[in-house]
Amino acid sequence: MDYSHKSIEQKWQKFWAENGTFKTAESTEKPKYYVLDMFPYPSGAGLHVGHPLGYIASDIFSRYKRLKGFNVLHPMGYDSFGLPAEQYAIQTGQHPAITTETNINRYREQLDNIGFSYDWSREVRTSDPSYYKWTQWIFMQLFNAWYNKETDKAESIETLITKFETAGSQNINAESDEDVLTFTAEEWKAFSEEEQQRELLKYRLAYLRESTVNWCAALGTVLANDEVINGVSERGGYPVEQKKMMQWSMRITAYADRLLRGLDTIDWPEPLIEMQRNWIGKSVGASVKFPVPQLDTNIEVFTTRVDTIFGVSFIVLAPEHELVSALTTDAQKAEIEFYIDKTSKKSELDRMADTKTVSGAFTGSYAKHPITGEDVQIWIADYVLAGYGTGAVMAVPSGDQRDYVFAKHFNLPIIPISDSQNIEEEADPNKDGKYINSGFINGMTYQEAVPALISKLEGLKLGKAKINFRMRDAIFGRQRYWGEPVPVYFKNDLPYLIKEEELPLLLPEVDKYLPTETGEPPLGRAENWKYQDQYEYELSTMPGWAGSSWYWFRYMDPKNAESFASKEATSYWKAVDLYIGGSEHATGHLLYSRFWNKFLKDLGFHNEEEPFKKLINQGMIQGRSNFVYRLSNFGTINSDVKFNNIIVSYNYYKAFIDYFNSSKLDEIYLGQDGFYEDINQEILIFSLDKFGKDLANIVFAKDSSLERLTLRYNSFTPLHVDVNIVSNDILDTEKFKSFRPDFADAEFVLEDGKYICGTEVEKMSKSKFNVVNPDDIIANFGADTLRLYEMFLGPLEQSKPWNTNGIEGVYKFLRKVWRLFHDAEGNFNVSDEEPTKAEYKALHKIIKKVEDDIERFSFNTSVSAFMICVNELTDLKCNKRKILQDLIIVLEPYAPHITEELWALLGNEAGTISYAVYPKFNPEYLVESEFAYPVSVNGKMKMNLPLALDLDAKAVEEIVLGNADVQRYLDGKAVKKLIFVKGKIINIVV
RNA sequence: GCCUAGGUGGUGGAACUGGUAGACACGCAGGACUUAAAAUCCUGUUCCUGUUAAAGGAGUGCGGGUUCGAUUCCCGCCCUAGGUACCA
Repeated sequence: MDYSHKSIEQKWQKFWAENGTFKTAESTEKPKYYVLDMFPYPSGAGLHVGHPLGYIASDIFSRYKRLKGFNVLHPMGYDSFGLPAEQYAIQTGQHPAITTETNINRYREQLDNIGFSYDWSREVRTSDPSYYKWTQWIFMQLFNAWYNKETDKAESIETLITKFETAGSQNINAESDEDVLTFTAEEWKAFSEEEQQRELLKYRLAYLRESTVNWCAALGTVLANDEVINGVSERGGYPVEQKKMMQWSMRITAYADRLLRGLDTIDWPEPLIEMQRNWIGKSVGASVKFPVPQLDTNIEVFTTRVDTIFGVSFIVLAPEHELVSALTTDAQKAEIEFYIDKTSKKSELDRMADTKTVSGAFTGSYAKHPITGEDVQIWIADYVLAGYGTGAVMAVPSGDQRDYVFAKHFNLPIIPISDSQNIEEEADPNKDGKYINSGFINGMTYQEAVPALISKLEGLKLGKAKINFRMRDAIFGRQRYWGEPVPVYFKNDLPYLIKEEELPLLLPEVDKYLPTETGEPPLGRAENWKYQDQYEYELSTMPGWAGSSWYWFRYMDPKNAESFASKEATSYWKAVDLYIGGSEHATGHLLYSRFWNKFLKDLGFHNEEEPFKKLINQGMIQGRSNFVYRLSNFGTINSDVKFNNIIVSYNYYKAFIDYFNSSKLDEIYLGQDGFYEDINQEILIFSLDKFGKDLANIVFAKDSSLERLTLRYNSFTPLHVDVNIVSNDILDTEKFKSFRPDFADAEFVLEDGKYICGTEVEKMSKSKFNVVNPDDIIANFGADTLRLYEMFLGPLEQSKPWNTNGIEGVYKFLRKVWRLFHDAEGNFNVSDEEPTKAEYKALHKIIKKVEDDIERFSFNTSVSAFMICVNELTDLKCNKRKILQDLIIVLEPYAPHITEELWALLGNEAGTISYAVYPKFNPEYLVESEFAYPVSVNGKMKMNLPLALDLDAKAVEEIVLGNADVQRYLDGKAVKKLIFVKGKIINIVV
């Protein structure tokens, strides 16, 4: 019987599903291992070959870990709230739940075809009420919590209330809004309920506040900073404007430092850690106050270089700074207003792009230097950002390049502050020298000056050490329908949680999925949707990242109705051991998930500080488009002749283009014999000879009265051609005619009888006809081939274009595996004889290799090693059970269907190969007496020495000299030096 | 600009801590089997010089360096991809 991937794969996929082969339970006998994929948003387009790349890798890893005796949790689900289903609903009126359900079913079918070992009994869907009940519940916990900096963790809001009741607001060290009140215990108790709630809201981790948001009118919603790319929405590319709105926010900044420190404890790709680090953006420095006596206030600045304070020659405020108008003198008023007006008209994009022009305006006012008391000019300029630090900086032109440029431009003083500075051309921020012109720190080093200054400023009550973060609190509301409702109602404009037993707060039905006439979110359309028929519910829904910020917990205990996951489940499965997904989630999902994980830990629901111990980013699979080149834009003498359906092979096209590029001609002419440079058909172009003749044959056969054709650089138009009718870049011309019926009578100018297509790497998209569907590959070659080939394509973490060219090689390999178990007639034929040494060697090489490769996620090299191994066994005509059985266990993670079939043919119980024991590597089989390795002599010549010399360095000298081969080679020369590496002779110096 | 990763045949890529560069696969060329096709198998395939061959030379983006020996380590530069953007 031949290898029939179709029947084998269907048979085993059915078997696994019916027998629950991959159902996982908590087990005390085996160590646990949790392998997680980033769950997909089920889009209408279905999966293309790029999607399963990471899933295949994680499946290989899961299956490998099972063979290694681990109890593996490997689940899958759907991040099923999201915009596309809602957009579709707006257009068609179909409920997003229906669209989502349809798409999920399609995804499931496609995933099943690939033979993943998911435990589908643990599937989760974020849009399922039994799931989002717990998303809402977590929101409630966040609302009911504050961050105590004293204990460095989140606590129940009750502990804060107790503190307020006993000692008022003093001694509270909390993460909060900036405008918190100061009050005593008595004052607190005297507050009205409303006042108390208003105050508590400033401390809650989920809180409401007026904030400037990225409002996208086209999408009718608010976007997070990371959903806005270059001023337009990430999804759809619509313009985004700044708008003030009451918004739910998450106090993720409370966790900034823990999020940063945690990065050192996890095994993630360096670029990703770096991205999170930059995103959090911690800078250590000082906050310094510059008194402004005339207004009886201070200007607070943040600096990372408090040591340069004596170099301050002016202060710069952001144009939006609140003190600007008060500081502006009458004389400067016109100038300042003009400047503010000018910068406010600049879009965010312009302000970003234009970093060269120096601009700013003097307010006319002065502040006092906190230490010297001297007058310091106050300026405004748009290089200072209102959103970072305090929106004001102390300018030190000698130490900061931007300040330097600004000072030069406006002719402000530049004060050198260090004896090692060179400020002739530009600012010099070095910290190496001793200070000059710096009052009491003159002569000190950087290390001495900083603490001295901090304590001085603290003594003056004009400054203190401070740490600043770039990260902002995350906005947690969308004016959308298809998301989790926020379990909140409003009484006197203040938010209150609904009762826990009333969860889930179900998404109500609406007549349309659009905002209401009054501009409320779609939920405003829900009729009679009121808490206890009295109070308005919150009308915004949660953002896309809500449901994905805790889903790995739900897989641990997916059916639990009492909690999001039981303590037993979380303490058994702990954290995710291996997480595979794309790097595009670096500052979104991966950051929010870490935040919620830490929060839930603080409340005691589990014990893991970090959710994902090891993370791998799989690369993107790009599309590889194919092109054909159609003759167009040409001239004829009699203009009624048309040749719009002649299509030339790629290399002709390329030669043609190259010719134009090198010859710099505007036109060339096609005559009966080929291409000519001149209109009189005298100078024949030999480099395009064959092409010209082939093309002429077709053209002049169509119209013999024609004298010549005039062709220009753009005379051939590239057309996208469906990659599915192209194989190894050779076009199936018959299929092309049905692909483009408008070219049914097309004629092809072939090279060597073939039509070769041009190629280009582009994004995979329908319009470029370069989408490759895994189902098609599976139909032709099978799931095992797809799995192996996706791995074979290159390193997992690298982005690469999809290219089906090499898939034959992998398919051939699987057939060779099949043939090892079958004789020439196709009958199953495995012998019980004892294998030879060579056979054991081939086997043990692959056992070791695959083990090493999988542990370091180098799946592509394993596939090559499998090919070598099977070629060796084929050459040895090996059909020994002892070899083949171990071989298929090692291969099982990569190609589970064929191995499962062969496993059963060997007489093992059906469906048990996944839980077989990974064969033990025995190094003895790899040792061979004839093994030799190269050495060089005087670093140049090369020769092979027998393994007999592969000994401990001390013993070698004698043996070398006594070795016949070496003696013959060295021909009596005296050996001066022997160089050893790892006990082997590498070089002999004579 | 800054941060990170990378640059190896016609192509995808291999070489794991410095030790025969180009494994494996695709493609290509030639051959075997076959009436033929498919399938399968065998041989060759980095480039240059050389009539085949023997042999020699060059060679991992470019220029230097360390080393007996560098795709691998160091310095400078060029290019590509991803991230980030006046962060005080």
